[in-house]
Formats: sequence, structure tokens, C-alpha cells
Amino acid sequence: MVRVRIAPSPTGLLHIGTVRTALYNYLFAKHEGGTMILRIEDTDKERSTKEYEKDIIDGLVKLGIAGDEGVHIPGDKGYRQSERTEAYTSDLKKLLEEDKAYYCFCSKERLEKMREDQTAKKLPPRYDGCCAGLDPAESRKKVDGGEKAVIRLRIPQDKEIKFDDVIRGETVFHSRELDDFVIARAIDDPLYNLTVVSDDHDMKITHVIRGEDHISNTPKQILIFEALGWDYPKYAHLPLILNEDKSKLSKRKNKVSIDDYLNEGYLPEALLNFLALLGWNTPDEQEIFSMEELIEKFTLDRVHKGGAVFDIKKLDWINGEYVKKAIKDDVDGFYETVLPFIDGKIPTDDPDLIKKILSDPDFEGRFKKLSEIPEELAPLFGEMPDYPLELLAREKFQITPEMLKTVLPKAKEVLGAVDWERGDSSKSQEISDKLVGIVGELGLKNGQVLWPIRVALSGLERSPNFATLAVYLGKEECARRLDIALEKVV
RNA sequence: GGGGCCAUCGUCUAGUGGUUAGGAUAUCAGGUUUUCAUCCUGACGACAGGGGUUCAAUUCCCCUUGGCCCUACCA
Repeated sequence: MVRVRIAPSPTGLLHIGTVRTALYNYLFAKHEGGTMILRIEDTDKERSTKEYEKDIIDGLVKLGIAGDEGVHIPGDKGYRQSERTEAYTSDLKKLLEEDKAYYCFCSKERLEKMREDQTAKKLPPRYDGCCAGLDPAESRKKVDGGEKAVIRLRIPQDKEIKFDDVIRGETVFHSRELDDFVIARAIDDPLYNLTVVSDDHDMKITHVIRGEDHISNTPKQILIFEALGWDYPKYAHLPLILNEDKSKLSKRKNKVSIDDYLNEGYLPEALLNFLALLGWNTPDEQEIFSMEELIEKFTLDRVHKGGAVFDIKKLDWINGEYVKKAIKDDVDGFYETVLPFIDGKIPTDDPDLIKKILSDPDFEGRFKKLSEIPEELAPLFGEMPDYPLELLAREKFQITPEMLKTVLPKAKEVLGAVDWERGDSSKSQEISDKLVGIVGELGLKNGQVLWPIRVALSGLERSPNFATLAVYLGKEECARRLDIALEKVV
């Protein structure tokens, strides 16, 4: 039975990289019919906060990769490391009793200086084993007497540590490259490598799927597993997500918090689809996948080894595809998700009108992100921006003010002859035909008629086309805007 | 410095001991009875370098180079 975990530490908002790792764990677990555990790694009391923890859990639930039946979250069947101190203490005691670990009384200052010296001599910075030879009973007495001491793992002298990475194949480290690293600040204050091992064992994790940046932690953790006499899980190290300059994705160079993307109007499914493709794909040419398809098709053997640059342009494209699909499939649901983005910017007293606009073919593809919607819809609501006569009498189309004096009233007359309810797109063709008819009637060119009409209706250099504008502006507003244009001419 | 990982268009990637090295995105150009957007068509664009192995290497091996990760009493 496959059992995986996603183990974020609550020291920041939910990170894109965490989401990708969570997604791969989720897809793997679901594909294999296994379970996934959400474990909050909050042993660093200085940096961990409840706010971040909440943001992470809520975010994963919101994205749909935690909180359902197969994925346990803290309070449910998930875990919080801060609540497992007894387990760690008991493991630490065992290691101490069996002399697999020892107390170290070295001061931070001494260690720091030692590291500096080693670095200066171009030696690898390693613990010198100063306290390794201390009598355990003596050390114990000193600690009981209140003296401060960290706990270090005793590393085997000359040993190869091998593991078969599911994604990378056999990976070998030599124990000589490691030093007796600290596994706890105190008997009741464990550090990362110890807690991970303790948790992964107690939680019966079968596969550890995590970022490549943990490869070098793996031999350390394996050594702890062995010291404790436990089998260790299978490891799968995922390629990193990269900044444009190929360095590890960082908030200095990119937006990394998932909230930023959600707030900008990227859809959760689009985000997940995009993230899934960063380091994994299918041999066919499919790029858009539903969650069901991802679960069905996801396998670790198709995960890449090389890191992938986070390309926001591609995300925009994928999001655009999802937006189009969402409008076609369920415009009511889409309107609900759009509401927070347009509220206060576009009148929302007539939801049906907005839904019609969103569904209009002329609006297809006009927004890739929900945050772009208010701006795109603005020409249809409220007051137009003021614009100069030159915009109306565009030189490019050889439009003269004299032409406008006949075209604009003609347009008003033609539109006056058509009856339509604001938003009745079935009249779009008729409106269009009538306005295009002016072209032949006055013996002008398309641009000489249609451009000024469109500008008059929108006040903008760029906008949806004249018929679309007319339909959604409504008859009265069209007349009013044509009058405004006419005033500029006379 | 040490250790580890990685290497196909700008980016995400497919792929094979013999292919016109494929797709997507981005960019550019043309078209879609006005603009913008969409859409369609087209163009541009890659096997890091050097050695081997082989009749034949982008593909297998080695080296170099380059990039990245780790090198905490963070996770």
C-alpha cells in the first residue's frame, strides 16, 4: 500500500514548489490507490507560525490536493511535528543509549571558528569529533546537571551509503563526506533530519517524493534509519523549478506564493496543469489535462531529472485555455469565480448581462487572467474616456471631418431603426449588416465608416468591434455616444 | 574548497544506433469584409565541446565545459 507525504514547513506562504511537490505526491498516491499525508514540519519554533500553517493547509485544500478522502491533514489523520516531541525524544534516547549518538558540548563560537579556519584552508567544513570520545555516562551526568549539549549522530567510519532513487537511479555517498551532524538541540528539541526519519518510519511512508535539494539529506537520513534499526522508504527526488536564470525558484526573482497567482486570477486547475508539466509529461502531445487524466497518466518514471524554468507566458496560455473552457462549460460557475475580480469595478446588478458578454465570441480569448476582465469589460459600462477628434478622423483610413458629419448621423439613424434589448446578441448580425450597409450607401470604404463608429461607441483606440459594442451598450447609450462624437465634429 | 545532480529550439518538452530531430509556448509575417484580441496559415529557432565504441551517434562510454543543489544548533 503506497503511502506518501507532503511535508511543508510553515515558515512562509504556500510556495509554488511546495504545490508542485504536493501535486506529484498526490498524483502518485491517487494513481497507485494509496494515501497521502500532510505533515507540518514546525520544529523550528523561531520561524514557524500558525498563520503560515493555515495558509499552507487552506491553500492545498483550495487547490484540491489535500483534505479529501485520500489526503489527511493535521487534526484529521495528518500530523504536526510539534505534537510528536515524545516520539522524537524516545528515539533520541535509544540512539544515546546504544551509543549511536552522543552529546556534544562544543560552543557555537568554537564551531564557528573551526569552520572558518577550515574554509580558509580550503578544507571541507566538518565537525572535528571533539566530543565523540566523551564518556557517555559522564556526559549524561553533565546534561542532567543542567549543562547544555546538542546531540550528534555517530557516523560510520568508512561506509558507502547507496540508495536507488526512483527517478535518478543509484546514488552513492561515502560516509567520509559526512560529519557527525547535529540531530537535536536537546533531548526534547529535535532537528529536521531526525524528525523526518522518525515521522517517515512511524507514519509508514513508502515513498519519499521531494525536491532535488534534499538529495544530500538522504544519506544522513538513511544513516539515522539504520542507527534506529529501521528500513528506509524509497526515494524519488524531483527536479527543481527554476527562475529564468536557472537558479532555484526564489521570491527575489519570481512570485512564489500561490496566493499571488490565485489573486491575479489564475484558475487552480490551470495552475495545477501547468505545474504538472514542469518536470513531467506524456509521450503524446497532450498539454491540457483534467485532474482525472493526470491521475490516470502520472507515473514517476516519466518525471525528468533536469530542472524546469518557470515560464509565466506558458502559464498565461494554459490559463487562457482554462478560462475559455470554463466559460463554455459553465458560465454561471465562472461568473461566481469572476465576481471578486469585478466587484466594485463593473456594475454587478445585472449578472445575466455580464454572463452574456463573457460568453460572446468576440470576447473569447480577450483575457488570460481574471484580473484582466474589469479592464476588458470597461468600454461597455460607465462613462467613456474623453478622446480627441483625430482618433475619430483617423488619417490612416483617410477620414475627413466632413465624412464624419454624414457617417455619424447616418449611424445614429440606422441604429435608431433597429430595436434591441441591451445584451441581445441575436441582433448582432442585423446591427452589423445595417451599419456595413452605410458603406455602400455613402460610397465610402469600410474603414471610413466602421472605424469612426467603433471609436464613437468606445472612445478607445482598441476595443471589441462595433456590433458587439452596440449590442451590449444598448440602443440609448449608442445614440448618446454618437452624439458626443458628433459634437466633436461640429 | 568538497560532495552530489543535470545537460534537445529563448522556454516547456517528444524522440531514435540510420528521422527532413516532432509538438507546445514565445517571437515575427500573412490571412480572417475597421482597430485590438481570438482564430487560421506560414516563418524563425535545438541535440554544449572533444574523444572513443560502431558501417553509422543527438542517442552508448569517457573527459572537458557549463549550470544547479547541498555543504547550519533552517527545513
